[in-house]
Amino acid sequence: MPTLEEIAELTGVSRSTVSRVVNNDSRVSPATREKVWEAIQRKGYRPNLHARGLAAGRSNIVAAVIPGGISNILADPYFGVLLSGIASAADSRDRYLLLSLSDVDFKHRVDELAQQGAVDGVVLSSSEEDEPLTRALLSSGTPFVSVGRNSDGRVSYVDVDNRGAARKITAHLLRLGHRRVATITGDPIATAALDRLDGYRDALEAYGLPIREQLIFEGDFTEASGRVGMRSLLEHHPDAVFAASDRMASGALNEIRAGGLRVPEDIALVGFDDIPLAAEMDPPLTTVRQSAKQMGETALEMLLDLIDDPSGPPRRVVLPTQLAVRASCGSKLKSERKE
Amino acid sequence: MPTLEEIAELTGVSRSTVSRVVNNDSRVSPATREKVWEAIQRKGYRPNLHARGLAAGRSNIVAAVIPGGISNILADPYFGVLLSGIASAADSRDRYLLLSLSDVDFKHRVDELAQQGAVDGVVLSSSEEDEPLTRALLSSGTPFVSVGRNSDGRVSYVDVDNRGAARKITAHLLRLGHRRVATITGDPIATAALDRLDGYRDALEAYGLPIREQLIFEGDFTEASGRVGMRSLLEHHPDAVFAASDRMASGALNEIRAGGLRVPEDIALVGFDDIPLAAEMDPPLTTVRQSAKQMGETALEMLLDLIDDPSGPPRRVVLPTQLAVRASCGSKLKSERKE
DNA sequence: TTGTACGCGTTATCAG
DNA sequence: CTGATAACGCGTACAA
Repeated sequence: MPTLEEIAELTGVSRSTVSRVVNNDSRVSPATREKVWEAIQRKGYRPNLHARGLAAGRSNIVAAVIPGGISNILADPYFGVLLSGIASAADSRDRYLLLSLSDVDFKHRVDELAQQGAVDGVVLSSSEEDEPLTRALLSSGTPFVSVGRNSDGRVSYVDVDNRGAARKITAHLLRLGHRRVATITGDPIATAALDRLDGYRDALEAYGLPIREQLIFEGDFTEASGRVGMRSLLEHHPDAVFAASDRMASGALNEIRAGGLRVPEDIALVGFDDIPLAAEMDPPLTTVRQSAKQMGETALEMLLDLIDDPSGPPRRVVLPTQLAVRASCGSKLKSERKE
Repeated sequence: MPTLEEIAELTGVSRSTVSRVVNNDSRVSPATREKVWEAIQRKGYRPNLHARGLAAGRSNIVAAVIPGGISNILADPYFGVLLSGIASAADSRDRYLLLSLSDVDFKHRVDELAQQGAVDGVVLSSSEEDEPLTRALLSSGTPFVSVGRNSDGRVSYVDVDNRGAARKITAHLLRLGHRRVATITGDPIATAALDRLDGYRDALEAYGLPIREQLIFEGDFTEASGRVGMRSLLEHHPDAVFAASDRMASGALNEIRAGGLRVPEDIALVGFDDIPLAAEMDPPLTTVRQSAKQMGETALEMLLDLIDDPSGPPRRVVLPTQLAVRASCGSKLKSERKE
């Protein structure tokens, strides 16, 4: 594959000029620009990633970092979709994406990447509040954006309004007349889980209802924990359940059935995420629609902005959610066409 | 962050010596090796990725490439798990992973990566038989491993025995006495889909049964196509259905229910993949267990071998599958504990 | 507007 | 066993 030098010889100009053309430097005459471009196209020249990284200190590589017991976590469609959002945005902005999933020596590897200048920035899908990674990234000065709220005032993040959405969907259950509304929470290590629980509490309080600890089960977002949680909850006879993830809702549904009860007649059930499965469940699951893809895209765009201009205050973006009202909550107020 | 030079000064040796220590070159005395290591540890030195890539022509970066309408495809847990396999293997072998998901200008970007020497090799999760990417990679000489069988004799791949597994699970239905066994296939653009269909045919032929075209519906692996396919199939009164993916099986199940029929009493149902959902379905789904994670790991290991020694014949690895017999096929022959 | 010259951090070759 | 020194391919002051 050709190098700058070869293109230069070929067109009778210097390396610098070719470099300028490649980088869209304004200081080059239309005539030579034209000529050089032609040669570049013809020879299929592409600048070498490493050479560029070395010389300019920028590599056009950004890293996506997803910590946590990966093995299981990637089975969640959420992360796949999030990743596809990040990837497609990176692609359309002409950046390469470096993926970090492992746990071994995680912190070490990440700031190795950062400090070396191997990557220009990092999208961190951190689900944990107290993330050593965050501190490492912060102190290394590497531009990064967190997917999911972070309480540290210095970090830029994109998130959805978990609390507000949880409040809304819980309020929806209350509006339908349910009074013993239980919840199965996500892993409390995740900010999103805590926020959704807060939203649940908000709704109950707004209706003047007591918060009953027996009606709150601490899950971890997985289907299995939904089942276990529901089994435990059934002893306290809830008339509705807000599961903090669709996967947990699915597990809960099975358990309700196993107990000989019906959804929504005996127990109303709602979830969170609107994964593809939700609309396919029987009955279709009422849930909160959030776009992981859009989160990924947004995070990447924010990161590129941050890289361009690292100064200024941290950016925070909160993406909207929608209530997807289906049959599982027993509502007749709205309906939704299956897509 | 320190450079080679700084470590050299610090220990009173030359860059070359430090470089040798870093790269485990044998030609360095134990004494200096010791001394240099100490300094490296103390200063937290890490070799610069780009400099190394430039000088050595190897970057320790491998690319994972997943073509196809990503947006939807990544919602399939299969790819997430596959990716986690690739990623964790890359990590434990101390390689970085570059992720390519987009479709725009795909071929262009990939061989840009390859030809530049930006990456040392590529893991290609190609689901398409006639992949321009394959040809591009082949002609560029970039080491690569395909996840999924490839008919081109020159390409190394890892796959599972789709045909054999499909034959086994179909035969299982036959053994249980079903005679009108239908199938919903995957997207025929995927080799795996074709292989599974062949396996289905094999089983029927082994039982001396005719292949009825009305009992074959061409799906595309998605839940939606499972639903649509089942709706169409119901008109021909199958007594059993082999869906080429668990997601399609899930869709089919809903449709069977919607038709007022029961699984397995009226129609036996089996799938393929053993995604987490399978064991949670009601009834639990009989399916073929394949380990996407292991495929990913294996692919990466093969790739590293190939990079080390690009000569020699292509490597092919076929991973085993297991039948996971649950309730959806009505079998009482075996049982399986839910994990 | 264009060219020159230097440096980015490593690896590799070649002397010593 | 160790140390100069030349690439690797590109960006970028600086000069012209």
